[in-house]
Amino acid sequence: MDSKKIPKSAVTRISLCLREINRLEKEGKDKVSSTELGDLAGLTDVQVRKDFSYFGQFGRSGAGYDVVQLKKIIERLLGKDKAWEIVLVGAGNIGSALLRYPGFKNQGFIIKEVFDADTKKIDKRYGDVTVKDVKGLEDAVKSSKNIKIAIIAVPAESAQVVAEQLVRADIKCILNFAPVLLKVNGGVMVKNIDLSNELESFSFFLSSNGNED
Amino acid sequence: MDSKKIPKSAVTRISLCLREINRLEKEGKDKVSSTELGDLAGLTDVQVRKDFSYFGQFGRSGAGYDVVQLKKIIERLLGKDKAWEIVLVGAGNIGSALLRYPGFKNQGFIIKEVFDADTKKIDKRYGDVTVKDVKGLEDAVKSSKNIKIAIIAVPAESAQVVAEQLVRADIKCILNFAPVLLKVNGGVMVKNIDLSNELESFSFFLSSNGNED
DNA sequence: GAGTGTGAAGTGCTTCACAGCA
DNA sequence: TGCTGTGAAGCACTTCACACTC
Repeated sequence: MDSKKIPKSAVTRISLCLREINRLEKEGKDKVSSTELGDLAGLTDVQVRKDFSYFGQFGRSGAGYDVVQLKKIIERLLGKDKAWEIVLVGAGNIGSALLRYPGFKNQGFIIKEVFDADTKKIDKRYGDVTVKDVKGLEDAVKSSKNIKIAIIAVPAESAQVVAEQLVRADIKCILNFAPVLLKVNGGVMVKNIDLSNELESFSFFLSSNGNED
Repeated sequence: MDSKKIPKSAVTRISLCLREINRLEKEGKDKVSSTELGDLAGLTDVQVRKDFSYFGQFGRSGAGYDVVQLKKIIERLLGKDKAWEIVLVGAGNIGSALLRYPGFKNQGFIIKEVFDADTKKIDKRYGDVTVKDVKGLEDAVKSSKNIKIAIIAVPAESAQVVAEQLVRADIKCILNFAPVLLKVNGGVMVKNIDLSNELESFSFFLSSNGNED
């Protein structure tokens, strides 16, 4: 209810831990220490323990963590004890790749509705879903009370308009692939995936640190 | 040569600024202040000035920044005064979306080589490039001296092996789409794009802050 | 002994406040 | 006056050091 002083990055790290815990569970491992889990997730042992400590005490001194139990705790923590429905806007290059990507459904994220403006894409089927005309976006999302997460995979020019429709339809989280700053009100969480931006970090790194040890 | 105390995030922010400067240039604007640029890029005026200040003094007191000049400075800074060649490993969902995405080439990032293990994908053409058998990956990248950046878009199980081949072939930067921790030596820069991870931040946010003002 | 949980110290990034320049 | 550039202060996150538990 009341979140004291939790670094934003703690959630990302815990999410990485969950990924590794799932692997451990599949391998049939039943106990894990913070050091082991950290090695798997690319974190230090202290980071693992500290991040967990923001949410409670999950371990047993001297013995580490119970894999199955830890998995359940973290899943509940991250809200993964239920499935989440997603609306995808844009069924172009990236959008259709996301539709075909099985990882989402496996992780409990279900693309429930897809919209596009291009008549050539409308009515196309991807598994269980059919691409609809973006004109119906706002109404469809409004009436489907469960959808709180949206993915924007439209060209930069259309992204802001789409974002505004989504916000009006009560979307609370937007994963944005368009290379543009979305202006939305404070209650909405936006995460940007900007590949050119990532690559520019590389070109900077390569240009400046050309010869570092 | 010697980089003092530059926050890692400064490069990302400057990259965002460049995106907006390009827009301003297209619109024919010739001057811009840190406040304006910040508004466009989603930053504060101080952030903009501070980030620039790590690299020099680009502005004119009282008058702001010259758009064309600033663009050139930042492009050189980020190493965008030349084109960068990229090797893509994996021509599946995500890989083929990246191949069709025009944004990279526009930004000076050119996918020069593509590899896959699937015989059904090998020999497929995407624009100028043809998918090759991943067996030839290491040799091809080694002999092509210009490629320092790689994108991994293969299943999680294969990603580590591919990464090791890339590192042996002298790749210095890896953009990794596989949901797995790549273990590479310190000189190699890895950036991970993990969509499930991003979505889990959303589900956490929605589960905990369900009712916040 | 092995490993957790955490206050306290340390570090690095951000923001403030203002000097300086056109 | 309008805006840049930056040392200094403030803040948030990370790491350390160790008390504590099984």
